[in-house]
Amino acid sequence: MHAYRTHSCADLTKDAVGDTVRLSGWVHRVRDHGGVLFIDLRDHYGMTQVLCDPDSPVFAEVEKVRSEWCIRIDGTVKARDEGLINPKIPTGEIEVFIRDMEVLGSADELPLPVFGDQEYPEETRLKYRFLDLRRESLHDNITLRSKVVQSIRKRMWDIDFTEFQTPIITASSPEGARDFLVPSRLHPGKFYALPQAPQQFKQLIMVGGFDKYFQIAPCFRDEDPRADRSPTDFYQLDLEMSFVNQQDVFDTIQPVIKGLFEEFGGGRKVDQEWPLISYRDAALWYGTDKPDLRNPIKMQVVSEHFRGSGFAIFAKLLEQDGTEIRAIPAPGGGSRKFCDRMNKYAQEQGLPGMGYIFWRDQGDGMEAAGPLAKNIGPERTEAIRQQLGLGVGDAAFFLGGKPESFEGVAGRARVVVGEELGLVDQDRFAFAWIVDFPMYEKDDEGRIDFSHNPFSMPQGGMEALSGDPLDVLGYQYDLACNGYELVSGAIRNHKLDIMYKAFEIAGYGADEVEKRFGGMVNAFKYGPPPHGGCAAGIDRIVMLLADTANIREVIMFPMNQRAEDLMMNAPSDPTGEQLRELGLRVIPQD
RNA sequence: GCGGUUGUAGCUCAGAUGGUUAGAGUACCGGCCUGUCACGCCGGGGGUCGCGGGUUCGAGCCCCGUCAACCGCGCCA
Repeated sequence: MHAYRTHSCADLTKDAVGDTVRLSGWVHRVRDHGGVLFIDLRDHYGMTQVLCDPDSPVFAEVEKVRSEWCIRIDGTVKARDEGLINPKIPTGEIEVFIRDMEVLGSADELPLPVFGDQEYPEETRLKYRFLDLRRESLHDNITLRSKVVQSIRKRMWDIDFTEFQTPIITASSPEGARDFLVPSRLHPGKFYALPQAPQQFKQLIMVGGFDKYFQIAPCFRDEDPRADRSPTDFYQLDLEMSFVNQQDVFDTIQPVIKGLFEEFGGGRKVDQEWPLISYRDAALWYGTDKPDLRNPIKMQVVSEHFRGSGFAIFAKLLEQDGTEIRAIPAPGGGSRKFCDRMNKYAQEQGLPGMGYIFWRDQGDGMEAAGPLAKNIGPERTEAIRQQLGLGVGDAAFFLGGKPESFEGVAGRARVVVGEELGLVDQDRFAFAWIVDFPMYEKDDEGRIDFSHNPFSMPQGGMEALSGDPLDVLGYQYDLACNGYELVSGAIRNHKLDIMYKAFEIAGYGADEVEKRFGGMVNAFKYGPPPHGGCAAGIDRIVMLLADTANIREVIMFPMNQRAEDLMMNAPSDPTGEQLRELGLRVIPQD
């Protein structure tokens, strides 16, 4: 007999009644009735009830086991009587009478119960991640992740992509984020960097004559985390193709993503139409470049209704260049209570407030209420109502200023309004390609800089770069799903002259380009093919499929909010010997 | 770096307005129990109320500071 098991804890059925079997697993739950004692024995596959009474030679030892001990038992499979069948588990028709038992690993009092689905503080969960991983929901999430990755590989192989691995210890490849640096022992004072993405490598793979590449690639970025953003490292489905335009990339990746969501989405609706929305429109309509299209609210410009109106704040504002008034329609939000709550929300987000109008039934007809309506008068109020297509029981919120100053808050307010009014279909995956990203933006000091990564081909090529940089759009695109950015990509700039010009506009000389991207620049001198691709966030895809808002729920061993690994105790102090070898000295902090 | 929320038993939480010995469930230890599947019943141990200072006759509760966790902003595809 095998040292540990003849069956898993999910294997046994009525067919095995009478057999002598050996099972190993964890003690999920003990029910000790004195004369008879039940244990739910659990492993990765399932659960089997094993039992013991004084007829068993090991009864005394079995009485001592506690939750989460790892044990091996030998026993006889018994059919359960009709009334004792447990329909909740697949092995519920049988049980195993224990004749021998071995403790493989005992357990201290648990800091984190495995049984049950109670919520626990993340600090505890992260420190005892190995226990948390035994719990059903996290165990299922991580298993789902494996299945998703398996399915991704199969789907990519099926459309003739080839998978390659690219270096982890490599050169700094500035893409905007902060690098993780790795000191070089052989070259004291010099540093490797962990790749923020295999960006340059995959472009070099195209120059290397491979056509369709993909990789489940780890990416490293030294930035602060968010609920949907892991600090330190995360995984992407990275892909690149030669001789393609933007639509070719969409046509390639869209069926893969759609297929994944249909396969693992648990029956939730998957939108078949994925609209293309320009970055500019997304900012106006949704206040973000990763809109949640399950929320039907679309913002609109309503400046003209306020220009020269009796609402002095907006009327004055509009006298300044580049200002706008935008409205967030809120169908069904027509109550003072709701409007006040949203106004308070805007104030908490750092705005002076959010004006509103709501329409209510006043017996003999509709009445527009709220301070704004009184200030601008009935004609303007009615014109606004008609533009927004609202009626009795609806409301609208108004924000004004330079769009970049309030767009973000407006977008968040749109989300809150949609959620509070129950306008968001929770059982749906809504996708949209966000396209036509601007190549450049002004930074805080008013200088022109790349707004995304600098490797994208500008629309219009060299010619476009001779006009106003802020008008230049790139063949750069994102895929948004339910308010998350799932995919990001571009048609790359493979023409050296355009690349030098693009960098020049952002203030980087040719020498700088050669210094920072020398490898790629050199490669582009030798017949680079036109190419493009994208990268899809694996963690975020699994997060959506697992229906969780926290990325740590789908990562096996995540960091905490301060980029610490509480289980492994990282980061930690190096030894003096390590520092000496690397030629490093640590400067004490304050 | 900034803002918000939270911090009480191993774990999850309750502790109106400041008031006597800080509670419950669960876990743990002991006892009883031969059909449970969140088994049940009886008993027990377990607390620097995150930490420091202050106000007060008296602080888990009020004030100031500080630390930590999470969420958000900045940052970041």
